[in-house]
Amino acid sequence: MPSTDHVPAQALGLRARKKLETHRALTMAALRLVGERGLENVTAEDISAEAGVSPRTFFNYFATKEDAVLIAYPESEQRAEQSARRLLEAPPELGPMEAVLVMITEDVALIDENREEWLARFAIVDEHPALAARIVTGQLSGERLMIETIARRVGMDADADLYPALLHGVIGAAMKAAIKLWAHEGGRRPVAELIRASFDALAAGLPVPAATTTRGNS
Amino acid sequence: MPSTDHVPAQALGLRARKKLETHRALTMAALRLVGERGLENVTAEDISAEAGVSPRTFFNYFATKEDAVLIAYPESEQRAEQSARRLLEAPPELGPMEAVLVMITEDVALIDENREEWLARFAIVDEHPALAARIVTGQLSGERLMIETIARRVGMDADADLYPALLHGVIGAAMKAAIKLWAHEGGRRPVAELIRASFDALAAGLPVPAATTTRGNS
DNA sequence: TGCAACTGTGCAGAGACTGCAAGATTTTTG
DNA sequence: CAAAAATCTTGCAGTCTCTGCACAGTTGCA
Repeated sequence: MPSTDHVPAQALGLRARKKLETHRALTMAALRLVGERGLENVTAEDISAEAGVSPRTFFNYFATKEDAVLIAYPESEQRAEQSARRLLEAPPELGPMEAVLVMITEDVALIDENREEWLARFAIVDEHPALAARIVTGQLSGERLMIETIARRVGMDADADLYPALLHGVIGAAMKAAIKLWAHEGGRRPVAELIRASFDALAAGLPVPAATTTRGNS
Repeated sequence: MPSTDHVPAQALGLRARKKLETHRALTMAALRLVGERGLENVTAEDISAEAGVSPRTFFNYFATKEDAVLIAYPESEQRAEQSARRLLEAPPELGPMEAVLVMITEDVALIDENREEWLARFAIVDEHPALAARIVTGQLSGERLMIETIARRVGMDADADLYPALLHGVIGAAMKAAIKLWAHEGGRRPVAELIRASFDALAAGLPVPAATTTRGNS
């Protein structure tokens, strides 16, 4: 979202700017070191040193070592609320899936804009499946909030109805599969295109083989 | 699956039987303690003490503290391979989703058979979303292997085609949503029924609101 | 300028998890 | 059946993640 990239640096004030810089330095350091040595051969201390801050500061920015790799932008909590709001405000005539598509388009564009960074990130995620769950579905994106928002949009109960949780999970799966393919292709096609392909497959009821493939096939 | 519950205890030998007992003692201890105090207020040492083994032994059985709550049965690795085999051996005329349904039916039955235990487990998972991902989708079920198996069954490439990873993720989401509802209902309906409802919704292309709800509605 | 609000850092400490080697048990073998 | 092989349990030492706390340095603002 805009708050980091689109806002002119000067509008932020020195303090906020420094914070962004430190966050960035840490994620970049994490990305590089982990990319080279693997997650288990890099300590939080290594990353801190590489970024030029104390280990204690590292944990002021990230709750876990993994987060340094996964969280590309700060303010992830507010981000979840913004997303929820955007989902509710999407044109009422849109079905839930279309509304979600609208909601995520903005965020997904950032991936294409920083291709190298995200390719590095997903390369790491690919080698550590434990991270994959966390990045799309996990609490990073505010699972609970998102399910409730979906429920409200379609007028259902987040707990007593199957649909809201099902849709939320399915959307996460679609994004995960799309992004995995995006990375496998080296980021040649825009992410949004692949996500749309996933959503189309979903809307069509997951038709069997060749019809879904976005190219000819093997 | 059969290997633990269905095999007469005497056919296992003393050593194997003791191992099963210890595993069971640990998971039950973990389930109870964590259920009472919450995951963060229970240490691996607590669980070990409760189960009557040394802390070191705890980590001989589980790689992480969380696994003690999540892994209901041992041999999880072989289990993944068995599932893969079952998926390939399912009647060829079945579509992928039906084949998966057949594959998981057997495992899912165990949930209904041990309702209380699984309700306790899911109650914990519900409070710790980080666990949710791991239990269905994560490496616990051999993500990579499963995607490749799906790919083989439909004659596609696990990496270059969208479908296999998409189907795998979507199935995981369907199971997760179904089980969440199952737990919310206190296990009144058989899990298989709810999973079937999820799969039906998927096959129908995630039709919007009221049609999916498995009851009337709110 | 001077105070209030942050941010960075060191320190101490709890807890997760691992490798190693000794001791106890079970299974296998001859 | 007894000795050897295979396994399992455990204690120990040690690394690493992550947290609370207190203090020092900066930045924002009146």
